[in-house]
Amino acid sequence: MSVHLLQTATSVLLKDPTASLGDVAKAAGVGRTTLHKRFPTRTDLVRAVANDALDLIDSVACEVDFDSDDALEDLMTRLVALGPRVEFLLRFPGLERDAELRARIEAMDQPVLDLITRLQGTRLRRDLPAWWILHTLYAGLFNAWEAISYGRLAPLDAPRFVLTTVFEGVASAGATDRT
Amino acid sequence: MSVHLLQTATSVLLKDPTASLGDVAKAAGVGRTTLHKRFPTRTDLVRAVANDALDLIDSVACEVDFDSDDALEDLMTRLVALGPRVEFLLRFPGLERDAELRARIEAMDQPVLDLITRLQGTRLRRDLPAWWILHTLYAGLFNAWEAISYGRLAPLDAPRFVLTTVFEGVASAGATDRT
DNA sequence: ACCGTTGTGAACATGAGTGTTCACCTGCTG
DNA sequence: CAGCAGGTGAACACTCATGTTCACAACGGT
Repeated sequence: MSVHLLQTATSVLLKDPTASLGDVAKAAGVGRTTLHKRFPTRTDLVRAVANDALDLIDSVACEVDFDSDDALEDLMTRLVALGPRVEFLLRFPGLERDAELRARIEAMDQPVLDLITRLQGTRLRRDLPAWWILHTLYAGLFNAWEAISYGRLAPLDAPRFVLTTVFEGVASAGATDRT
Repeated sequence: MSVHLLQTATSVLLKDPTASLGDVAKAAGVGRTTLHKRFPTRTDLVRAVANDALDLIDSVACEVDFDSDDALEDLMTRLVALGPRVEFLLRFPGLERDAELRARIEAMDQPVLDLITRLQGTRLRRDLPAWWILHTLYAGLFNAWEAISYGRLAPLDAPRFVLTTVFEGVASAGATDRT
């Protein structure tokens, strides 16, 4: 039941970051008092939601073989499927000001950065820094999630959209513009 | 002086979307009363900031020759240079709930969408919808602005980063992965 | 049947942001 | 000099989210 509460909080806070605790409680079908008992302060709730998202990422990240050459594609495909629960991490304002969360996010980024750096020896371009590539991946995920939530993009199309766009770009195959 | 006020408000609200009007006034070096006199309500201020950003976009968009083949590159390069003033439009939460602003943004997107659709006949891939390409462009801008504000990216590098990433992708030239 | 746990609603106090009014000061113009 | 426009700070009332407390109901285990 606590799980459902967190998920509800995620979607409510994602739709309106300024939603009151009363709104969250009502949406979850519980009393505001109950919410306060489980998460004494608003910050606690936000942190719990964020950590829930991070747990979710952890759970898929540990299924990915980071030594594989397809590790990035694999990871991205799995992340796309997670949807709103993780979108929260990229969208919620002021989340980066929580030192504890920031540390966990950075710790989670590190293996991906290492993977990118390694792949820059073979499949990824070397004229862009690894962090830029990482953020480009995130931006692709973000776009997909947003498009899905607006109903513009079919969830099953999302992985293909993200992977082709991020890896190959939006220019048609033959067109090489400015070097 | 009113111009400086809007710019200050932009940066303050961008750094912390929940900043109080008192914070904005203090940052701008004016009294809160003065702020209220110019923008009677908080909504008015936010709308003014957003419209200022839209004016800024208008001013560069009208310098771009949308019939040129390089129109997209030209537009993107100019947009990158605008920085935080426009970043506000993409970052500020709840902005899309203002019908008037949403209409103006859509009206502004339309010619770019048309341009993209036209270029899909030549330089842009046809297997992605125009709106997806548009959002990919925006995501590139967003990444650049964020990286610049964090000091990770030199402003002069930004246009190249955005254009190569968005158009050619992050995969190295030779590597063609999954179709 | 008793009791601890858990959830619930009601009520309250508090603090912050907001919008408004008013008296005062400054600088400029006629 | 008089008057006016624009800016300023102080004070006020109002709203709302928040955090806290309390008494009560439901439920399960002993």
